[in-house]
Amino acid sequence: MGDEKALTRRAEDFSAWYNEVVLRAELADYSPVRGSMVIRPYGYAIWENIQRGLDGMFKATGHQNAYFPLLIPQSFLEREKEHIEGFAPEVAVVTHAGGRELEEPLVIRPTSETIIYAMFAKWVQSYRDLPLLINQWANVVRWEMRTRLFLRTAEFLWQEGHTAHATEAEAEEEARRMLGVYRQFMDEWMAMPPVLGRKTESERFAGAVRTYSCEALMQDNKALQAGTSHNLGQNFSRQFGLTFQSETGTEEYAWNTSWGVSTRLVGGLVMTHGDDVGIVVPPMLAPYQVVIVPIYRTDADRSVVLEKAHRVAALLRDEDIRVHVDGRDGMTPGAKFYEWERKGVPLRIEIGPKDVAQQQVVVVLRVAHGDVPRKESISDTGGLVTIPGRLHRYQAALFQAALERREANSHRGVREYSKLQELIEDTGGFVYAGWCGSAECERKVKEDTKATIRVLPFEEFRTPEAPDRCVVCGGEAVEEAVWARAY
RNA sequence: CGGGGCGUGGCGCAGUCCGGUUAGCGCGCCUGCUUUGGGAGCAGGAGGUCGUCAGUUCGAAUCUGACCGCCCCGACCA
Repeated sequence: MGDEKALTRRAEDFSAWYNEVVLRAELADYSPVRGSMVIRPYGYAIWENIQRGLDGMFKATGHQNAYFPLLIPQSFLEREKEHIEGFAPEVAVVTHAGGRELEEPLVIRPTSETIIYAMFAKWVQSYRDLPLLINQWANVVRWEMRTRLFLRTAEFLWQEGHTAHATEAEAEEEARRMLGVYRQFMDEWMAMPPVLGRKTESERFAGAVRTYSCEALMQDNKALQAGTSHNLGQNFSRQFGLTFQSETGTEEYAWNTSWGVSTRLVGGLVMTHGDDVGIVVPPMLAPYQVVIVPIYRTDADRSVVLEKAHRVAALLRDEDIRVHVDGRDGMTPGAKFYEWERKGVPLRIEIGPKDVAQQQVVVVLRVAHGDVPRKESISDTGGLVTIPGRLHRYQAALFQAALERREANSHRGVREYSKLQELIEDTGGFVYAGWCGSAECERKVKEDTKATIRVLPFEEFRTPEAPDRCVVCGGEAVEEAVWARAY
């Protein structure tokens, strides 16, 4: 790969394209440990921006960060029956430490419900202690059979929110609120508009009463579960003795929620916006929103061009734009253009002797949308102030393009099973159709097409005319379902 | 775990079928000069126990056996 200049095209082999793009944009690299990856500085910078955005939103909704241990007593995991059944196959266990066998094995957290609710039980006595709204940024380990950079790795980074409430209604409200926070983040920061809804029983989180999900549609028309939020009911509070004394003096079990997004979002970003040149990063998440490439021939040109480049950079920094001057010598401008395009930088500014003489700069967008020219010259005086607006419009255009792609690949009102099969096999995308609510019909579709019900969509995503028949068995439809193959 | 592919300088590969003595090529890297508005050119240079172990042979990157690892496709999952 290293030297081959052209990337595999998406249409040719999407999966090969994805791997090449991730490696060549220097987002991540394979590590010596099977199934785990190294997140490189450029990829980590994107993750840091994701963290920054979400963290602000969590705090604005009243949550606080804390940190719980990586190692959990095995017995904790085993207390909630469904939970251990769901996670047992993929849990890594520490059996030895300090040179001898441990009395009780410790599991490396695949998720932290058990240890967190055990601690909540110590901290909560009264209804006055509720709600307890905690988030943690952490790593977790799930020993998956098959791994893919960012999308599924043995160890990954995420955030997991865990809350305790006095009433069922409050917990339900919280679970839905945080799903909404995810949606807002995916729309506004990632320009990756998801479809929201509830998971079916078979796709529900192990130990939850209800699971809600944000499902995004990738460019290969496969769905990506981008964020989930769970109403845990009292399943964990009962197992860990998380009780409180109510206003009327009775002892009650608390109601819990948990919700999370992971470094998988970076993979979603790649597969939502990337093209045959490389990744495309929305300005809100871009490590560099603007990269300035100086162009010069002589030493005299070099000093005046670099001087201007740094002056422009300083000006943009005053506007809170993340800007980088690529002053590397011995690399031609063309090579720099390709590199930053591969890395998805939203806006490039070229400054050469001509631009110094004419008091202008050349601005080039990573991707042109609509009538906006990809490349234009703008003046030093009136032009540079337009850059924040240009980035803003670019962000909006990426969102619009992703939304249009999602809708163009959403097939509504599918009534015949053969049509559903044909759509899944041939074109992919989200297939909206009626469902009778039976696990058998769900399983049949999975066996026949590998597609699953991604969500039972919330009202705003539903087709105006509700389906009356189950697309599989023809029985009465109780809900509209969104089917797709998924990552 | 089933199927497929692959382990050779930092990266990508050729050489392996048909063993033969200095193991090649491209990219990258280092030095110098010329270059620089879409992946620069020339010259010189550094860098390799050919995945591991055992065997066959006068001789193994090449043949045999075992093992290890990685990637891709599937079943399971954020």
